[in-house]
Amino acid sequence: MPKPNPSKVSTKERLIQAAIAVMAQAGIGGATTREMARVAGVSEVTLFRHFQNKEQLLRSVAQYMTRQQAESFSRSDECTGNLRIDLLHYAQIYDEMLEEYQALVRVFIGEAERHPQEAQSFLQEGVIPLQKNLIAYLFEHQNQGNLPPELDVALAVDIFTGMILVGALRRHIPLTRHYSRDRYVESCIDLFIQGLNPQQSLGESLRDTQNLFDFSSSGDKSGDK
Amino acid sequence: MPKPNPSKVSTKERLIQAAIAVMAQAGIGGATTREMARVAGVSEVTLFRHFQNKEQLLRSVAQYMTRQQAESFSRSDECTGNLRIDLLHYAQIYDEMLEEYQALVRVFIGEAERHPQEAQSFLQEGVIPLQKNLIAYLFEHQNQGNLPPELDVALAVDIFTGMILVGALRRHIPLTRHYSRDRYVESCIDLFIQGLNPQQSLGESLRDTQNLFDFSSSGDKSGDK
DNA sequence: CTATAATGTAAGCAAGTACTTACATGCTTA
DNA sequence: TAAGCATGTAAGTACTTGCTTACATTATAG
Repeated sequence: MPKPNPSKVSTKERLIQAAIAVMAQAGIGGATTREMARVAGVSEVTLFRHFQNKEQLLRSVAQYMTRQQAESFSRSDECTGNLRIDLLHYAQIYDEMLEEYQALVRVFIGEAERHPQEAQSFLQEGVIPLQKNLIAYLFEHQNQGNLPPELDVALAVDIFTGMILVGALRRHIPLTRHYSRDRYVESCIDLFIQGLNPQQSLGESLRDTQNLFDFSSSGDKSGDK
Repeated sequence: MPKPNPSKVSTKERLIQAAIAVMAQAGIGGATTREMARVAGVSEVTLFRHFQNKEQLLRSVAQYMTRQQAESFSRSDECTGNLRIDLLHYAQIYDEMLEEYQALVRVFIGEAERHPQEAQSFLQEGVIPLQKNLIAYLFEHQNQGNLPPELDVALAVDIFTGMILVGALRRHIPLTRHYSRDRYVESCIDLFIQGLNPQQSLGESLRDTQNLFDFSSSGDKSGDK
């Protein structure tokens, strides 16, 4: 390697990290090449020597984040078999990640439609595999009889991850909230787990309108909706 | 009125509506005064005759949206007393509003921290009163014994509205989802209502960790967390 | 008819943007 | 030492942005 590397991190990587920092503060459109280069501690020309243009830098950022995210999740994939403990574990890791990248997550949500390329690749390679994991996990519990067989697991997972997501986003909106971060997450787990199990005495008032559950695949397929 | 008013809507209002449309597509930062004027069908100079600068136009937009939103909700505040029906009604109106303004909601989420003034005023005057309504409604049910007395209603409402919100946001991310909009909303209601009622046979595995519920105000206040 | 108010047109300015070109400097390897 | 590579500096181009100035047009009210 004939590259004079003053610090440990390569210039390219420092530029990507700087881009993340600047984008988180100024948004994708607001992040200027000048500022990103300044934060990285290099000249603007160097930025354009490493990346053909701003767009390509953004793509590299998305890839970088995707890699980071995948790593942090793969490092902690313990499963106890206890639904509540495992869900809580998952939710906490997910929440921590959202917390760390909250500014960027915001930006991606806000500008997803304007940058479909990057946003979609980030979603496709970053968050979807994680959701798939969770779906598989719940599916297994379902097979073992711990969850009702008619449960629409994919839908449930969407709702579940959504609860965690908004919680993390809301946390950075300056409004008086009287509950802690931990309590929110645990409340989601409680609500979720309990909401999944219809086999209790409430009965008739709910029974005929359970959309979380797919009764069409197990018997009655008449249109009661 | 010495104002020559060709169409019914005033130029000021047309400018605001145009600003909404353009911002939804290009974001706050990306919405240029030239484009907003063009969409409104007036010259750029006229825009600056009506609004001192771009920032003031944005503030007017936030106020406008807040008014619109409040109106649409006040027009339909029927309450049947049936928890499920009323929640569904609320969720559907909320979801429709999110659907209509989804691009702008996105933008506000994405750029909230960069435009704290507008975003916060929109939240403070727009969405919070609605949440307060829902909290009051659930509180009443709680007083009537339809909901457990230890339930933290405010937290529950945050989770509830969050579920609807992400559902609406997700809908515009191009991924294969196999459930309909209605089914998602109804599933949220089901999960929510069922998750709120802990009085079933499951018992011990959940009981000691119910964070949705505030046991400290009714007896045991030891720190089990 | 005339004054006034709302708008349009044309032109432009100062600042900032992404991105480029040309040339110089220093480090590392051979 | 010499070659090659990553970087820096300086300057600049072409374009966009928010916003302004000066002047002309139109329609309505009195």
